[in-house]
Amino acid sequence: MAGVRETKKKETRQAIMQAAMTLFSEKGFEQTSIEALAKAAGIGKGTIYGYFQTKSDILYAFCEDELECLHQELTSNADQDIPILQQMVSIYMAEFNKITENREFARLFMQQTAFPRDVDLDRHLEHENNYFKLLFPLLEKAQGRGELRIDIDLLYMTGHFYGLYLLLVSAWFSGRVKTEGAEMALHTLFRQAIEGLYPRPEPLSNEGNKHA
Amino acid sequence: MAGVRETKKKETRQAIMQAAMTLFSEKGFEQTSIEALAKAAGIGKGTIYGYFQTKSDILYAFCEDELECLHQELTSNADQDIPILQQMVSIYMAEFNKITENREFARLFMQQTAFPRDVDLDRHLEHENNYFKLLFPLLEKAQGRGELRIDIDLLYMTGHFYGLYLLLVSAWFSGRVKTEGAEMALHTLFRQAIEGLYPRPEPLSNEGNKHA
DNA sequence: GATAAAAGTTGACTGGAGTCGAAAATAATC
DNA sequence: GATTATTTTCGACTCCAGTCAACTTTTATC
Repeated sequence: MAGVRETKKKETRQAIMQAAMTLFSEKGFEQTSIEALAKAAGIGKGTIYGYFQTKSDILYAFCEDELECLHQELTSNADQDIPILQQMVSIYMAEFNKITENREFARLFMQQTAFPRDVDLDRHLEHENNYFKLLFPLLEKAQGRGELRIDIDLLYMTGHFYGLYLLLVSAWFSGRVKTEGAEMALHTLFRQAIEGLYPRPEPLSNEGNKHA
Repeated sequence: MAGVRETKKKETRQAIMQAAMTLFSEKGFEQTSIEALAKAAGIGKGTIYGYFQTKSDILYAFCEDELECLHQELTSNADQDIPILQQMVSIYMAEFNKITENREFARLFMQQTAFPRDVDLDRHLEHENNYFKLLFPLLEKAQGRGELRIDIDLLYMTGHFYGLYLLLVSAWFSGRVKTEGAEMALHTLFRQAIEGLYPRPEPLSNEGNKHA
């Protein structure tokens, strides 16, 4: 009966995550102790550390899962032929809306994502690569349509958009951007990125540059 | 003899910072306990909490001081008439080089700066405003010279550059950008921002766009 | 300069994150 | 199915950030 362990491991991991989300949401991350968490999951305190390295890791794993889900949806539903500006705004707004559902979660997740600990680098890079797999095809198609320059490395291209997304989230935390204003702000930033900060001799075609 | 207190307060604060920097650098932030820190500073443990709210705060205050210094220098030394691209690269590279001197410090500082706790918002906003006071005049001058669009809010303009700076630091943590390659990467990103991601009918004047 | 009020200092104490070695559960080997 | 090896679980334990009520020093008032 080989495999009892594997089954149990998955069950236990799930139980921890489940209990964590319930308690974290109810009482907050800081206010939930690992001991309480263990009790709620029906296991011993030490066991948790066989599944997660730190308390934050539990939250981080949860957020990662949620975003993974979101990306699946986005990939399948996306219309790859609308203007790239709209596509990018949609993708990052989906992420923004998901992430900002809970301020405390968002903070820990973003801190960890943008400036990861060295121990988490491998996991982090894998996560980033999933991102690229989602974005690269869209950007390439847009390049093919003549919407984006072809002399820019796709890594720099995605980086450019991601950097502006980081800014948006940062501005949300500092209160400069409210949830209601986020989409407009992001749209403005992305349009700026595409049009450039340098004055153009002639205005761009407006295709895809109008905010919905 | 009014003022004994104020003098002492400054001395004590300085003593804490001094001891902190020595110990944090020697043994690392995590490996230095508040108790050891207090001992080194020649005061009681509880006293530290009269000066700083948390352990991280001590480090953060130190970093902020250093950067404040750096900005003073930059402001006085800067040549406001060279191309804006070069100015921006200089300013942010100065910050980058300072910040990345110590990886552990950098991580805590950036996490706190980009995604601050709510308790620290006031201090954070003040810090940001100092930034604006440094950057706005430079950008305005550049607008005057016709190097930047005048139809973009300066807040969005600085935000744009700052977002790309965040990206650079994030990429440095993930190992995608090495210290040696940072300046080139930032230069590329900023040039992209200025030129735009959309293909131009005609190439821009090269003024200020060549990497040194 | 005696007294009262305010500000600052202190270390014993609390609560919780993370460790560790012993014990239990599972798998492998005969 | 008995025995050995390996993996997993466990909670008592350690360590430390942060609190707090008693205490000390400074300032204000007369």
